[in-house]
Amino acid sequence: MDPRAFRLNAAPERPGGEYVLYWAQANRRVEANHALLFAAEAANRLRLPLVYYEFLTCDYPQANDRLHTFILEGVPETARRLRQAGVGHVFHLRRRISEPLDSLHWMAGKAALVVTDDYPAFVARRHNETIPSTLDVACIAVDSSCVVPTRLFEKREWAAYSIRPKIHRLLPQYLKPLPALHVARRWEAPPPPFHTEVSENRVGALVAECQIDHSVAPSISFRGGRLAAEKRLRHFLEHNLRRYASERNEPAAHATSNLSPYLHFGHISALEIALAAREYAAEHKLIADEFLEELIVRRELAFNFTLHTPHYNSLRALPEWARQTLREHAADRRSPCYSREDFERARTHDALWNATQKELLLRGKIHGYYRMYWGKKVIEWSRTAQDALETMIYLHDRYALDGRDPNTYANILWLFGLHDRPWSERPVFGKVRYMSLEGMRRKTNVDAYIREIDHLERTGKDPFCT
DNA sequence: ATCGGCTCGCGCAA
DNA sequence: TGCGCGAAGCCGAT
Repeated sequence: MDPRAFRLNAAPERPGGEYVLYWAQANRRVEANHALLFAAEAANRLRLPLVYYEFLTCDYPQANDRLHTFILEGVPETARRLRQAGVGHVFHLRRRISEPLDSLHWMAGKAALVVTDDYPAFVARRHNETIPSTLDVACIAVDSSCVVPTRLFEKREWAAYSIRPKIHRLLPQYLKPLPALHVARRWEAPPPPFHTEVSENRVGALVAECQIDHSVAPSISFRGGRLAAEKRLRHFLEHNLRRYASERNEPAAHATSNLSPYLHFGHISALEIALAAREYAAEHKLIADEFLEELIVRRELAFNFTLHTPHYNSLRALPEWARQTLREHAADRRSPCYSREDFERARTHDALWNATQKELLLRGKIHGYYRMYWGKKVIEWSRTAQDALETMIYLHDRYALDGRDPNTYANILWLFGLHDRPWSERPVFGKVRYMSLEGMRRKTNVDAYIREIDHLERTGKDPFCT
């Protein structure tokens, strides 16, 4: 059995099914998609056409214009590439909460087999835990997110050092290009009545029709979709890979890939990025090790963490030393102490912190290095650790294009000690690692970053993050 | 500017 | 059983 494939129910394949269904949840792309390829292989074996089905509902937590726009921007290119490959494309935009139609059961009712994404967080995790038992057809989840199939690691890893050698041992086997998508039988039937055709110039109008929170504007910096992802990757390889190791922790230098939004929605895969980085590095005599470490080892440590942790978004998921030290400092005085609204509106005494929060509000992500500072300060200035956690998850759910991801939860809990070690004791944090404004000033150009974010705020344009 | 201590527990060698 | 060392640091001594 394919180590990426995981059976979600005990129902058999449906004899007389009209197609094999791929339900895209977390990996909304045609290229380098293990789950789609798995479904295509099954379709060819059963001599059936293949249908790629995706939906966008309006009732997931914090559904808003920013997230909807990014997802919808990806749909037209997906549709084009599927049409070219002879694969059916069905997109259901559920505009109103009251809309009763259950398009998934409608689609699954005619399918010989349902294949979906194995994804350990947010709504996809809940879907995969609850929906397959309500289907009367075999349902299989396939991991297309990780380079090394995440279920090969059967227990929760302690830290990066414990999973790193295991991943490196398996990379020769898995860091390889995938075959092209090929279906023997083309999909010819008309789309079902609930299908919505999306064109680039209709995205805004469709978003406006949805019963979602219209108060969070789309990102001023990131446009969704495959073409935007490919452009970002190209730009990263040509301009940033060579300086990634030395400048990745200097936010004003813009040496990072900015691919996390596309990775989160699956518009591009870690496998494709890793292969492209390795190839570019070989051609140009560069070292891509530091980038691949973050892209593969740390990202897949986060997947390992969420997969093996029932409460992956809770302080209960922390190692015992961290839980205990936070308990011991629960009554420490917080000064200053801010509310969720203070944080959300970037109203603190700290100009760097406010700039990081404004970056989240405007761009929809925070530079990885400053995101640590952002989070450490939310802990320092919140009434309790639990409040801090809830504030950070809320802000990521609502504003971050790379939120709701295994990386998000692992990164947020890292701020409380996950995958880290104890350090010398101090107020509020106990033995959890502390970060200071002085440290940021010492190591990064804080003023250049503040000026940059100020420019974004004044102009609503982002000439820096290209 | 640079260095060591802080402090826990996993993973592995012995 | 003992030892080395870890996802991004801080602080005080030199």
